Amino acid sequence: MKQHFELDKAYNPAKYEAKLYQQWEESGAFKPNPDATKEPFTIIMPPLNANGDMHAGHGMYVVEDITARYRRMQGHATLWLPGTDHAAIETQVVYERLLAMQGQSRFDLGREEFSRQVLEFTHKNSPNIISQFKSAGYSADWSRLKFTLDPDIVEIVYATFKQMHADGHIYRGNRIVNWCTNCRSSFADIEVKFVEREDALYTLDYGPVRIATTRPETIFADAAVAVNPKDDVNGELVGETALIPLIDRPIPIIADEHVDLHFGTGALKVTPAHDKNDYEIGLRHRLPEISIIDLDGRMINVPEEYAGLTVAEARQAVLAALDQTGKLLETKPLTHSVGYHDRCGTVIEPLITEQWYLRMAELNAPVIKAFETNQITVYPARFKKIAIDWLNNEHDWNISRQNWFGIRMPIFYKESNDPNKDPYLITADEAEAKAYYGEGNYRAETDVFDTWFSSGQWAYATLMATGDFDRGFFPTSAMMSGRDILTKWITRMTMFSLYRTRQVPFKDVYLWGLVNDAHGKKMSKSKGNVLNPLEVTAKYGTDALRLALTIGITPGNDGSLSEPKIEGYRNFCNKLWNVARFILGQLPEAYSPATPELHSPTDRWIMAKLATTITEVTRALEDYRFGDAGQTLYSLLWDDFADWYVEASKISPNHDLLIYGLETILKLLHPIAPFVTEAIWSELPWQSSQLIITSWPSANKGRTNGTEFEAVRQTVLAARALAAEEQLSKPAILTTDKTLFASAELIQRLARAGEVRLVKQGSGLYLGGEAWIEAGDELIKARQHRLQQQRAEKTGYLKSLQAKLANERFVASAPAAVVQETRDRQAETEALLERIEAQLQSLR
RNA sequence: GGGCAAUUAGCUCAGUUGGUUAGAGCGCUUGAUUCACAUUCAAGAGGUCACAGGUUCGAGUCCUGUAUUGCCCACCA
Repeated sequence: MKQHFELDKAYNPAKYEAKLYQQWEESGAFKPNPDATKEPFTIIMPPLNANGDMHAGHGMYVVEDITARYRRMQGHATLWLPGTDHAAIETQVVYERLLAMQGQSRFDLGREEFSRQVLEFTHKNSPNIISQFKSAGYSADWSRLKFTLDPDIVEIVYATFKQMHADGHIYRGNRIVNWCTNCRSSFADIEVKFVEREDALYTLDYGPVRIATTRPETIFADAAVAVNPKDDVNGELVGETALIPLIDRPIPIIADEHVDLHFGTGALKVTPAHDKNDYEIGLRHRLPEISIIDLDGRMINVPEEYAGLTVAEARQAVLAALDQTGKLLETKPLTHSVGYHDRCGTVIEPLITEQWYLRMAELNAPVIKAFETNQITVYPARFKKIAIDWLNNEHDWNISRQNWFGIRMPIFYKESNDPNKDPYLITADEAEAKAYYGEGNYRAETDVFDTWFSSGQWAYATLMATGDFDRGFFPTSAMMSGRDILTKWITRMTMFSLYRTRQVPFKDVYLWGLVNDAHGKKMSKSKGNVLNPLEVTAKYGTDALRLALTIGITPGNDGSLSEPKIEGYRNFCNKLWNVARFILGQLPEAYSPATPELHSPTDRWIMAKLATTITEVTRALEDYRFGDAGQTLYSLLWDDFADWYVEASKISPNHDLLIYGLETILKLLHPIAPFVTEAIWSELPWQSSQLIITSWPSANKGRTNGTEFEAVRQTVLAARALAAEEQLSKPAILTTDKTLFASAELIQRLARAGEVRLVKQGSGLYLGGEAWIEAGDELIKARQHRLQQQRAEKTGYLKSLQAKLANERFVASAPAAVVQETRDRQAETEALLERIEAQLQSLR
């Protein structure tokens, strides 16, 4: 006998995944279809760290793939545009660690050579994460891959900078910044991570006043002592002069609201050049800004014995001297937060440097409006408020960095004394600078842009670079990312886009949360609870991971991932595989499918289920409720299609409908589980094209009534339960209902009954509806307590229904449908109680 | 200090505008079968929906407060 379908006994992902992905990509399926009938649908992928590895969090990109695949099947010209990120300081830190292992630092190489090497390193690494993303099945158009340092991207970034400068949005300022002495660069507040630390709070003698500080080494930079004007004790000292110990420099005692009456001594030493709040106080009181820490974190402008010491060394030395001179009055422990650079872990040193700033208030105004007026819809909606709050409070943005790896700012500075020349020139073209200033009279800026300044332009820069911007792919349809970059990226992309294109960059924003471990705890290397996506997909298949990250995870909330969970979805994929294997094995030789006809109650039932599912899944995907879509399909395949329809079909198979059901499920499930669905599809001999490009099913044809089979199902369920409880083998089922009896063979098989008989009057153990299980008095008596239990339960329920209906206010104010439903349930329960009562009577 | 989440079965989580007797997966118990699938099938146990008030005919769902956990922002001399 010839086996015309030869599917493996179990689904073997490894056999198909790489091959299918290659087929998809080579066939051009990931490119926007030029013949698409619907308008373009665009998703820009948040750029991947070119030097990174795929981690569990990247698994959440699956929602972008689901959306892209769904829109593609819907007939939209779909573009999912991928990109890689040079990840500026992050990469620089990584590379410097590599250099350090060879006993080198970036200073040994120099700026040019170092940047060249890091770029080379990045180009060498980037294929790694791309291939990992491909193995996840992500259907991005890799032919359009953009890199954040691509010349065409940089050109666009430069143009924006120049235009913003011309429009007066950019200025240069000498202000206090977050300085990393290790990276030798300034950083934004957002890049500073505060960590609680145990330190000491020292009380120092400042002459007439005592101050408390954690940073005694900065006393040389003090410009004043501040007290709260409401301070009864210290307040009287305002106007007097305090004396800095060790150097005996007199400084004024001033009043400022910022000072906390109850902290320390109630008096604050004000160090404008090395503390953010002190800087603000300094501005309010026009205090001098005395810098005593240089860009390397060493002491300058201090007495000789401290000069050149590191901050930590200076602290100890100053403390010793203070102690010796009796100026150190008290030392007590203090837990407070200290800012660290989030990339390299060095303590942030606030100090004053010259940087470039972007004036945010004006630029953000249209962004706030765009969110407020729902030009951008945020999923979930609560993040809209967070974005608006952030935008309302954003300070001017320091966009210059002193890292070496990044996009150099296109500025040249005047090096001559020519009063007719501007102090700087904005251009990327050195020839222009030379022409303007003359040979030798200018110097190039060495600062680079904050990486968010360039990646903030990603949404349009990528599309402009690929030429898709003018082909209708902008504004993009959806921006989907982790919620952690809502403020630093999504709001800024919106700002840049509104500035440069006068359009919002995307219509929808979808945010996902963290992927946590099996117990909802954050994954971290130190906890050892990290799940490597590449390892688990090798073990269980990519679709299993995708399903695990789709079902049971809700927008914006953290989800948990564990191997047992993934294993469960591996089983689901295998279930689908075996359903297909079984159906295909049933088909006659040279079968080709025709439009299915509905022959039986079972056919009508599954048809109705399929129609409902198509509607529900479509609606869920439209609303970005991926979990609901997945859950619905999981249940349809396993609980309805496999457990009932396929089982029922073993009596008399309706091949066309089995195939229609299978194909419909494959289509609906394809966006979430692309591999197993395409693998099965590829085994269907009558299908010549790929599943990825078939059209999304429509529910129009399936409006049928499934109630007839539903009665069969209820009977079977009741019979199984009873048989299991009483350990009945092949019981006889009796029915008075001819319609039900028409499905006798089916009931017999599904309920594993010995026989199904049509009777005039029911007897035995009641199953509900018009069905009984034949039973002798002994068994019935044995179940008497169960009946009584059931009677009590149902009586209670009936009472609650009756009470509800007796309540005039319920009947008056509840919707008619709800009232009617309650009435129906009351009638049903009454009927059921009658049966139970009758059965109990018969036992007397 | 300000804000946002979460709190539902042993575990991890759903629960769409308030409306059946609150669901799923895993785990557990019992049973089955080797005929698509033991990565299987069937049955079952298991929840006063964190707590206290309130609104409503009706609350897991809305309001107020409390507690616990997590996250974000600001501050911390």
